[in-house]
Amino acid sequence: MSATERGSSAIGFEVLATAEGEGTRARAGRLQTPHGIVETPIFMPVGTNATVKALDPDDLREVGASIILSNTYHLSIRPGHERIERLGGLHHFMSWDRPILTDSGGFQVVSLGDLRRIDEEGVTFRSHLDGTLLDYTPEYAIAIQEALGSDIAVCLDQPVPPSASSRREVAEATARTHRWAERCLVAHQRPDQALFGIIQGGLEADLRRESTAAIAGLPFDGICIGGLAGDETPQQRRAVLDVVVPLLAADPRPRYLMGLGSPMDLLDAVDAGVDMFDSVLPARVARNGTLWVPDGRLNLRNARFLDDPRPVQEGCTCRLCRSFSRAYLAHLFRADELLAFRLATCHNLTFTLDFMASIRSAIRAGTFPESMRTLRASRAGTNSAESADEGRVNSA
RNA sequence: GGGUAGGUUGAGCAGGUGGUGAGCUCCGCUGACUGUAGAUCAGCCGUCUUCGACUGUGGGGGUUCGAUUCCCUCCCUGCCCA
Repeated sequence: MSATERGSSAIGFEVLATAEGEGTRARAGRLQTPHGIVETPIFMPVGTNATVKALDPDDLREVGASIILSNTYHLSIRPGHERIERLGGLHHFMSWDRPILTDSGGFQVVSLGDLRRIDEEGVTFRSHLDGTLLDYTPEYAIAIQEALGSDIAVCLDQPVPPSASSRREVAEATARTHRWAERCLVAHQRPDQALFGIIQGGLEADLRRESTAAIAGLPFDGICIGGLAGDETPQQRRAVLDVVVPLLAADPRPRYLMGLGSPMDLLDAVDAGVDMFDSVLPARVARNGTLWVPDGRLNLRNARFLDDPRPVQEGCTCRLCRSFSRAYLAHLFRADELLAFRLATCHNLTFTLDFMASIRSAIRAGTFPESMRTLRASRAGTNSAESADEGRVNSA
């Protein structure tokens, strides 16, 4: 099979509603996968090592996760994708029966920094665990993902940190990403698994256009927009999305913006027309003591919470807010108690997934840009909450 | 009572046998975190008018140009012997 022809798709995607409004391309849809239906726009919690850190599958269902992301690179070196395959595949291994998307290891090309070398054939990693040399190719990345049995596999790509790279470096990495994308398509065979291609191109509009055309021209099941989880400004991100998404306007496939997950990033990108997201941010930030609330965020390690009897977020239905006070969570963090990680992660993921749910209903109800104005003004998840919140306490 | 080892910034320590002790780890305070080498990392953590300055090695006294260091004395703590 060549890179330009493919059999029937493992997934289906339909757009159910499009926001009516000036300057918005927001849409709500439904993604059908071998392990169930995903309503979009959706946020995928990240479970790198076949676990969303600190949570079990029951917790995940409770916070409302309908699909999670797991990681090709990490699972291939530990415990090994062959082992997972022998043990019944990733879903069975981790006891998660809803959809899984596996990232290709492309991001580790960036995140592992000096532990890797890139050439046309692929990437040579030095294992972050024991230093072993690992030859990673597009074909191998696909083989791993097929062994894992995720619902959606992703091409191996070569992201480059936009702000730290020359135009030439970005252009080369992008062109290589396109060649690797074709190799992934040729290698991919599993009929019950979808394959997404990845657009790169840094912050350069013309490179992004070129990359969008190249990737959208191939028979992928979905289109990823990569390379934007770095240190660009929100304006730069929006500019890239406003270049890429209009070129996909007539394209029936889902659009997935890789690696962004702050509430404002999500809102902006949905507005720009993106359907799928993943990010480590809400979970990592939770483990480090920062809890997202509609007014902003609370750092539960701050001394002011030690005597605060209120829940983290009034009205939140998560495991944390249902039963525990800010004072209790603040205590758990100080005492280095493991429960802090679970409760905080449950809250931030509940917050994020509830946020996405409210975006979906706004789009479906035809009130999208307007009904989100409050949220936009509230700066959810940003650092402005402290003062507002504190003011209320003092005046009480 | 005798002997002995000690008393260093919230805690625990390092160092210092005459030439400016603010060094470490906890604790504490604050910030960061975006396709997870992250239950991590960074800054602050004696005082002040903070790119600097001042004070500080149990108390008091002595020797000295100069003492945390040497001498005397007192207080406190651990251990050993009576």
